[in-house]
Amino acid sequence: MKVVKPKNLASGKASETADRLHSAAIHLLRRLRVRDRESGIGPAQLSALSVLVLGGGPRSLGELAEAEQVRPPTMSRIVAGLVRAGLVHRGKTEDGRRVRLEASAKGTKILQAGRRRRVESLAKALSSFSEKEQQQLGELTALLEQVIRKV
Amino acid sequence: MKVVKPKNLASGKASETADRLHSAAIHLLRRLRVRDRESGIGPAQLSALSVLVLGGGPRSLGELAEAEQVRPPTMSRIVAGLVRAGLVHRGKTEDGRRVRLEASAKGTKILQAGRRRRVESLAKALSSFSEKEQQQLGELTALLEQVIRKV
DNA sequence: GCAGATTAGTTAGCATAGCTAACTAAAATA
DNA sequence: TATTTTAGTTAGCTATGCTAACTAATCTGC
Repeated sequence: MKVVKPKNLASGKASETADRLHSAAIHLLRRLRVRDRESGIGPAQLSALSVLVLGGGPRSLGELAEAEQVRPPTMSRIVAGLVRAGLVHRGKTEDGRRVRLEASAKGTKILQAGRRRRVESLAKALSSFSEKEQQQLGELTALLEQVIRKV
Repeated sequence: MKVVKPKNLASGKASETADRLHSAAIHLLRRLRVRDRESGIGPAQLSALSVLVLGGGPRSLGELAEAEQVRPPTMSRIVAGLVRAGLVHRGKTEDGRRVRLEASAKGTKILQAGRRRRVESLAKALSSFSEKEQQQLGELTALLEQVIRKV
């Protein structure tokens, strides 16, 4: 997308980079989402499942909501869908109010298959670039990861 | 948390970068989304509006759907919301089937206000990086934009 | 030990946003 | 002119976001 340079903002350069990064992230995920549909599971469910599978074990609903930056009622419904589909098990904890959410074997399998598809698509797009450009993209990603931690 | 991820020898460097980019895009959007909510306009409407404001003038509905990677009925409803809110004007073209969609003054203003908020968040995160790193991020975003077009 | 406050999660109800199928209207074509 | 193609809308489904209001469990103060 072409970006018009602002004259009324304090930092034109940072502003432009922010907008372009934001837009790039939106469009990247929008394209990869096409592959996600093959899993037959919605994007929010997929993302929540990824926290349970890749995030290092079981969580409570509140922790999952926090990790996904959504409100508890939203996560409650997302989890309900995952449990209904047999992708997540719901267990009890010592604290009777909390639930223990854990990915099932089926959930883990589906998540990893979907992840593989997304990475395949993106890796294929990456592979048409030169060795140097891929190296630069790796650098960009590393920088981006650092930036994100500070947002 | 420092990421110390062993290289996946089976999938190679492109896959590793792909995986990290994918994850970075998810986490970036998750954080910026919070600020976007302050605009009182949904994410799809905001993104479509940005194409009209920053993308160099009026478009047809089909062009907008293409740019946003959604189906025409989806864009039809997104645009209906924008028109209802007075953020976009709907005009006629020589081709009676096509509509001419253009951001209104109000729409332009709202988009730029949201842009300012994102810049606040992201510029703050960027401020702890060196000039050189910031420069690098800006330049390499262009490369990312090229990659996305190939996904 | 029990009343009230706090905390975790759910339910209800609303809006946005994605899709396909089926429709209308205009333009292009045979 | 009749048919086909193209642009957009409408209808109806699902998923995902929110707040408000609820239930149930735990914690606190006395």
